Amino acid sequence: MTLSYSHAHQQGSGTTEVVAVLVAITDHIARVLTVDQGKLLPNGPLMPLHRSLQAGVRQWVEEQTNHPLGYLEQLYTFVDTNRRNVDGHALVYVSYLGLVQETQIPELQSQALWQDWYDYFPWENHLNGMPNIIKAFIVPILLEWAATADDPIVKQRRRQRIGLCWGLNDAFLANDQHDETDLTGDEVHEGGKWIAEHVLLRYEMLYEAGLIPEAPHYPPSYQTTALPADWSQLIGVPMYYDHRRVIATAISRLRAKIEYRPLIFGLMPEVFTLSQLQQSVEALSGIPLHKQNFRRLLDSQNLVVETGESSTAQRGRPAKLYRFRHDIELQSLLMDSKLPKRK
Amino acid sequence: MTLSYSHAHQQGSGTTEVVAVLVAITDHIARVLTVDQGKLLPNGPLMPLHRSLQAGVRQWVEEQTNHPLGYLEQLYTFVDTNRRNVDGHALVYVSYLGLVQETQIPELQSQALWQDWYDYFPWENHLNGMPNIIKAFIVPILLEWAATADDPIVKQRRRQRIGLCWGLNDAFLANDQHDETDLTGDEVHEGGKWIAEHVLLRYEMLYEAGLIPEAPHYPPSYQTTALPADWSQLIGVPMYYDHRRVIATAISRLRAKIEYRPLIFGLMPEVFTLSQLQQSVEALSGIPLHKQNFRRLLDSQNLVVETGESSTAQRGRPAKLYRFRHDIELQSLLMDSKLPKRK
DNA sequence: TATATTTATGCTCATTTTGAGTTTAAATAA
DNA sequence: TTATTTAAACTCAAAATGAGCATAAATATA
Repeated sequence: MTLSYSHAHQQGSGTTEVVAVLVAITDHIARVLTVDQGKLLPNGPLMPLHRSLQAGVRQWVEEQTNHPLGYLEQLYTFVDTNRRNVDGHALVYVSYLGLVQETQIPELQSQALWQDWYDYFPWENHLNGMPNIIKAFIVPILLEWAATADDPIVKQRRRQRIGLCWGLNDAFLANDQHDETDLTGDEVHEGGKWIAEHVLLRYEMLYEAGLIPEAPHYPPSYQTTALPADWSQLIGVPMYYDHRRVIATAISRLRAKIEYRPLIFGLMPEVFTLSQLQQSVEALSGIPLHKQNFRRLLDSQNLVVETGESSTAQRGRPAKLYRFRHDIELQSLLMDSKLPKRK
Repeated sequence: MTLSYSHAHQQGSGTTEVVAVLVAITDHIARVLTVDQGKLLPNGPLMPLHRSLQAGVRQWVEEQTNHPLGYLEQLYTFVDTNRRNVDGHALVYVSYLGLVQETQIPELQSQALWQDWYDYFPWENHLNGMPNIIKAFIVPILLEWAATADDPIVKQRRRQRIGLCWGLNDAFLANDQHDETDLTGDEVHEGGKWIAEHVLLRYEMLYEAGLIPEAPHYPPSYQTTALPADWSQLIGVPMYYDHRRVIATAISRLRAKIEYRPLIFGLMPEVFTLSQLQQSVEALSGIPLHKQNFRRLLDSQNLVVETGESSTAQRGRPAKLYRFRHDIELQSLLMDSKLPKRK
């Protein structure tokens, strides 16, 4: 039995589905498990035999990935009024975030695919500085969108939201010249600060402005200059229904929670170096971290212990190997335990 | 038309309900709106005419309270396999947290009642120090519960969980004498620290140990000494279904979020003194705050402005009146803005 | 009226946390 | 042998935090 897709199975009397965002890190890249050529998240109907929502998610997902899930947490519940059952009740779907260990990724069903999550959100990867698309296209177009508001208060608030969401200072917003040619790699973070966990706010702003293919107002008509021909490439891979929003919700939650809970546990192999650990956190947050401070925070929290071994590094000094302290798993779920700020 | 209760209306083809935890602060006491003599939260079925979950909540709640809701956020989605529709599908209920301004509380429907939320969670109010029930009964009984575990690792982890959940140091847990008579008001916080937002973890531990009347294993049989005769009084007012757990979820969310988002906005009247503001935050968090640091943090964030007026205080120096800056509502929703730590 | 009490508010100070370096060590590549 | 790369220890200034003292302006009471 293979995983059913909501668009493929007949709506019966049930009105509830579960949708899973499974995250794994391979080759230092954060990935989500998709089906249907990357256009859908794994999902399935909640059935009378399921004793809980978690049980429903685990059943559908384990059928799909052939191995048990570790960490699983509820994200958000959506209603899709476009999909209704025979009695006219709208479809309710409950989304979950699941973490999968890199080493435990088994053979997948043919239609399942691990996708780089930045394929869906190109503007969220700041590991090599702020992507050009933000200042070259996104913010200028959003400012035009803000200008279409009739109410001057709404207009001002939109401009403010843009600055806060996209980490820009007021000077940039006031300036009408948004030429990308004068941007060097170093000064792109000028002014305001990029807040990694605001993934969902940024996605919803793009959606509201009609810049996302899934949005009902896409493509927008308010810009003075036309969108580039390859806009649908630049703005990331679209998905069916609101599944891209579900991923945005998952990334937001993960980026926010990793700041104060060691969720990274669930994504690492048994043994790892501190650099690998840092790279995994960076893959999630999308911003580079300060190595020394990362380590200081780590050992102030006593989360890991040396194995005594060293890694056979490709180059450079060999790194000590570590593993998580399994005796404090429960404690770590309870205690606040922060990870360091950006570099 | 009055609000329907899930236990009162016939389950038809729908399987989705909404449940609301409405919070208001009156007389410096945090309260939740209940129906059915305080045994239920307001709730109602999601109907085909509802265009979203929020719309469903707003419709049911506004019908109930006769006035529009302000802030509303989704909490968590539960499944109740004991309640099923005609086709055997389990009931799914989506819970919401809503904030109501003190001054806007209108006449209520007869069956609706604002209840002090600590009536349901007596152990959560630490405004006058840690309640005696914790060290006198809760922790000793929980330690007996931990001892019933066969696996020594499980036993050790339970003891650890108890210490972390209830803010106790290891010494207390190791000590077998848990006599409440040697506790003075000042030294009750000894050792570990009480983490206000762990409301749900504490409730779930009590539930797991069978100490909550709603739990299937209540009353527990493992204790060496019998529960006091008035235990069901001491452990708080029970509710139907899992509605007490829903309130615990709401308090957890509110206490956690108020640390970095100015949600208190939604609970205050138009004009207030800084002491009133502090008392409101304390009512939510259940712990006293340091007045001077509370104010330092407030004005470092520029959340409020003086009105120019002063309050006619009962006694003492009159306090300046303030109001929230309405021009930064959106910013405040985006920006991290913390409130101060405990006294 | 004088004094104690209460509440509000401004200010200080030591400690901790944070952000951002520099320096030294141990391996490989050329 | 020398340059390059990665690891890891250490330093330092700035900011945030926790806790207290001092002063101001009202009311309650002797």
